[in-house]
Amino acid sequence: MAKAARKTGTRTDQSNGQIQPKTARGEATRKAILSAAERVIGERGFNEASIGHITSEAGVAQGTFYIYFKSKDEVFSELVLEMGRLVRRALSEATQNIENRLDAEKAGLTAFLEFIRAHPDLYRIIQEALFVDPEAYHAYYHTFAEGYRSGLEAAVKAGQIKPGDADTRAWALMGISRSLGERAVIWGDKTPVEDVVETAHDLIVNGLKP
Amino acid sequence: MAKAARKTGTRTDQSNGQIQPKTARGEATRKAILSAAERVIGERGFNEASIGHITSEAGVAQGTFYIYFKSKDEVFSELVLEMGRLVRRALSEATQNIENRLDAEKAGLTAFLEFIRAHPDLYRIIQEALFVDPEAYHAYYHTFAEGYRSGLEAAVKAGQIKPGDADTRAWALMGISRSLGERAVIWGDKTPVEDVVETAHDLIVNGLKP
DNA sequence: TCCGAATATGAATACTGATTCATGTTTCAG
DNA sequence: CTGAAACATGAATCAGTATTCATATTCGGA
Repeated sequence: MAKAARKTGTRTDQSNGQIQPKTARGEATRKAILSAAERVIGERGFNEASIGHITSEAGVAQGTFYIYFKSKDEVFSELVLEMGRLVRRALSEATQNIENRLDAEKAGLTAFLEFIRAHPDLYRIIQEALFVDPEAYHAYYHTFAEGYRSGLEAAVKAGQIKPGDADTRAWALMGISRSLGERAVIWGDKTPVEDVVETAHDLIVNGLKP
Repeated sequence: MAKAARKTGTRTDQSNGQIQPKTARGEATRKAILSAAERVIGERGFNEASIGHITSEAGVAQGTFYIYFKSKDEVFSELVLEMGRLVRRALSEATQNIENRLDAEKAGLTAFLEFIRAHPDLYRIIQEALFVDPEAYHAYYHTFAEGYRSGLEAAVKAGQIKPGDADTRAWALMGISRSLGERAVIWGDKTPVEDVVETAHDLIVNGLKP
């Protein structure tokens, strides 16, 4: 892997490395390929998903793929990045003007579960990133963890939650969301989001103690 | 994938599909290959790990691999199964004669984190099973979830914890362990197991409420 | 209207790596 | 001892598939 083949015809690859279309037609084709890649890779997994599968799903020729992406790895990375952006946006919108941390926790969990049910492919893509693109995987989780951690620290200072190691708590709470998301998306659990959130939120707020 | 090639020379593949060595020498070779596979696949991931890598790590010729395993997929499955057995054993031993659920929770989390720090390769193998061997992945998590669920239900009946949806709680708690395990194994977090457990257990027992 | 840039095509290339196989070597029951 | 079963070898096969490339086609601005 990592052949770093240069060529790129005329289109300039930007500072970020992406190959930018110059026209609306190109833009549309690029989007079609990216979206096809999301579906195909999400379903079959990175290794079983061939460029041929992706381009035929997108309705373009095989070579067209390389007009917009430098390699198979690159589309994948881009999908991971996009997933991160989308989830973060969903979460921040959902918790925007909630002052109390415990309420924000609830709204965040709800938003996360709803998002993930709406984008099951993206969940698998993130998981696979641990193997295909470890850096992107790292960035994805650590970005969340960091935001979570600082939020928890602020809440402790504000007296909204009791003191405790914010980093460990952040990972524990992320784990709850992730696991409940997986139960729904991968295992097809049909428990209504509301009910799941109620149970989980009670656990997070009050613990199991009788 | 799934070529289902038959051949197997003389050795009979048992009902479970495994190819059993007939002599001590064979037994030793088989173990060497399995253990090499664990290291190599754990490090490089399933797709980057070639049969050549595995056999050379094991110190045998490439063809020898196929004396003991029908395919690359098969070693992988076996590793996942073995991982499941090992973790379950570690957990059940750790919680064996602890009557109180909340204490058992703590001992279980400790045992899990210690186990996983001792077998980092196995953690990655389970994760990758979602793509390489979904059935094994399913079995792994659902076996845990089921045990967890029934334990929680019993604890509710015994009045050791407050009532609540046991299945959702089971997945949430598994998520906590998994995430904290990942933080340690994948991200190299050095927080002592004891401290992690203390924070997490307090969260599980008492929640975040001030 | 016309031309160069952009976009599109799909066959050809190139390489990787799982699996097989023909051929030894070792073991052990009788 | 001895021959057949087990075990071991590593070179050859064989298929898949990422990437390239020579060749069209389309489009937007002058």
